[in-house]
Amino acid sequence: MTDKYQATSMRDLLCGSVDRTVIGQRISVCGWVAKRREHGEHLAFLDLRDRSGIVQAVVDGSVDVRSEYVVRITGTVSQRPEGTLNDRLATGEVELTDCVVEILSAAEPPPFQIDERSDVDEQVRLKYRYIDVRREKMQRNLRLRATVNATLRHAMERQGFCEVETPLLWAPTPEGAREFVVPSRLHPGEFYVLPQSPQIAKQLLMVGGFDRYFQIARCLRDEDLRADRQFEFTQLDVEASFVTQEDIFSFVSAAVLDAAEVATGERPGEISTMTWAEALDRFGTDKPDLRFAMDLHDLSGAFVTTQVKAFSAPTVKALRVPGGAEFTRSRLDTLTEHAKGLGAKGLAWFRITSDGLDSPLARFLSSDESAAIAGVDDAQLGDLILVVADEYVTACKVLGALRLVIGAPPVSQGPHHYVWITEFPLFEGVDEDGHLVSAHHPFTMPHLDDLEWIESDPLKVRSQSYDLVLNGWELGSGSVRIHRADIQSRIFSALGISDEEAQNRFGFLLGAFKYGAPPHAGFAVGIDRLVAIFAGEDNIREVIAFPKTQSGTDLMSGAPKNITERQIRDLRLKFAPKV
RNA sequence: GGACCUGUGGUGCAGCUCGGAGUGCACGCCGCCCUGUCAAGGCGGAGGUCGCGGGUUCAAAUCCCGUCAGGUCCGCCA
Repeated sequence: MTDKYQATSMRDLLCGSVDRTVIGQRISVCGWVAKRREHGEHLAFLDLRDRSGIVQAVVDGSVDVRSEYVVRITGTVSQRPEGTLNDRLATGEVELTDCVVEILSAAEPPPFQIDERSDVDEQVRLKYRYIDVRREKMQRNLRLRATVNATLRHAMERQGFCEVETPLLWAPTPEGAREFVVPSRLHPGEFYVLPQSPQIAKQLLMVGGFDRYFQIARCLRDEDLRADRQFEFTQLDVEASFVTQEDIFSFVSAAVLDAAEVATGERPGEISTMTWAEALDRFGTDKPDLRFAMDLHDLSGAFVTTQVKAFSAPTVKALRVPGGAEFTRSRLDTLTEHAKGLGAKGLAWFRITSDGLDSPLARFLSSDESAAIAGVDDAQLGDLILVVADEYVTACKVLGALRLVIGAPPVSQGPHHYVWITEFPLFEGVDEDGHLVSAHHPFTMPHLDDLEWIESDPLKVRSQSYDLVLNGWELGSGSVRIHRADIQSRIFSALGISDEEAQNRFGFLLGAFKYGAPPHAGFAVGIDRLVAIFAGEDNIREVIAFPKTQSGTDLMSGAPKNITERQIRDLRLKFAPKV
């Protein structure tokens, strides 16, 4: 149990913990002046703020302190006079009287107000992040993150996992995400890279006999940033030996559900599973948001012999929008543009009215086709049916995206709905050179029932890889790894990676596997995203102390910046002219 | 690499469609008044390269072109 008062040589308790239980005591508190309310020469109220909250001090008006001055106030905790209690303040029953105010640091007025009411542009917040994080919301978010970290760590230790730190300076493995590169001073012309994840390191630890490893690990990827993606992010990285997929689900579920319970006060039920194929078919995505229904429905059967050109496609899928018949024409046009932007040839819409289907296409449909559309998902009067006819995957993905645009509640609303997505395809397609591309990474174990198709029908091969999805966000992914040399070499061969190339890229891992590789599997949970959802934030920057902008700059430090001539010389770098 | 949105005193916004004096609102800041406030109140005041550059025009915050910065998304993220 943490010391409630957090006393130090300079203070006796935190501002927010000054309450009735200490009435009558002479105490000192330290903090920032949140607000000053003057009433003439001999009365003023100071609101003193620290990370725990605010307490009111009654002081002589002659004290010259301004907003954000850092002060130490020594006063007597007193019951507030009748009629002056403030029930909006946790400390509103008491106040400090007979105060002595020591100015520890004067302060200029801050560039923006530190209260929850003012909505400040993120550009300004990021430039003065050290002021921004004084705000209650940022304090809450970053402390929530610390609590989640501690809970995850404790859950892994409880399950017998050993935390091992792995290097930040690692060897390039040109595969997957673009790596950040670090030039070597002692070996000019050669480079380290910062790890995209500790993937290979943790597999080596399995060979090394650490049969339950975890790490709260920083990962770095030099890819474009998004609301849910920064250059550097933090994962609960997990790997275990002599396990199956189900064991991994059990370990990771325990940790994530512990964190959820601590963060939300409520322990979610057991996490359900859904295959990748089902997720795509029902929700048009591999990361379904299950907070709301609106499943996709397949109408292909009703349109096999259609005369309507727009519906002559391998797949015809439909989405029912409850109450959507009142969408305006311009809203429907916007949705149509959105669908086209995602690769659809068009978007057909049908309003369910008392006079039947209302749509520009309605008069072209056969009665069977009309009936199929009107019957989608038990459609009711006032609903809207959206239809996309295309290749299967396109039809699913386009309607899946529209489903989110139309139906998804804000991040901060609705229940937390976790789901494991299983049986991803092993290969996600073919690159320009005609080589297969791994969906996860080349060490992912194929589904044992599908081994026979690796050569004959590789795109049909399912893998033993899996994602954890929360409210439409991919929280993390993992897989059972290949520990058998014969299977690994068939996979490399399917990927068009020669023995020589495999040795060159992953030689030290493959070499290690010769010396006794246990069957193993792992997972990594994105902590930034997890905490963001717990905090009700739709942007991970809100749970990161010092995040970068979308263009990868740090508005506070000015990074990235030039280095000195001396540094350039030491590293023996030279620069190509700008193109 | 691409699409879209935003940029106006310290902060947040309005003004921009239909060009006419840096016009307005709220907060903050500074000064004065005020002995129970807590989004304190009253009076007064300071504070501007309308992101930047170019163009159109008698005249540009406003229209056009370019550019920079921030954001959302597509591509990218094994």
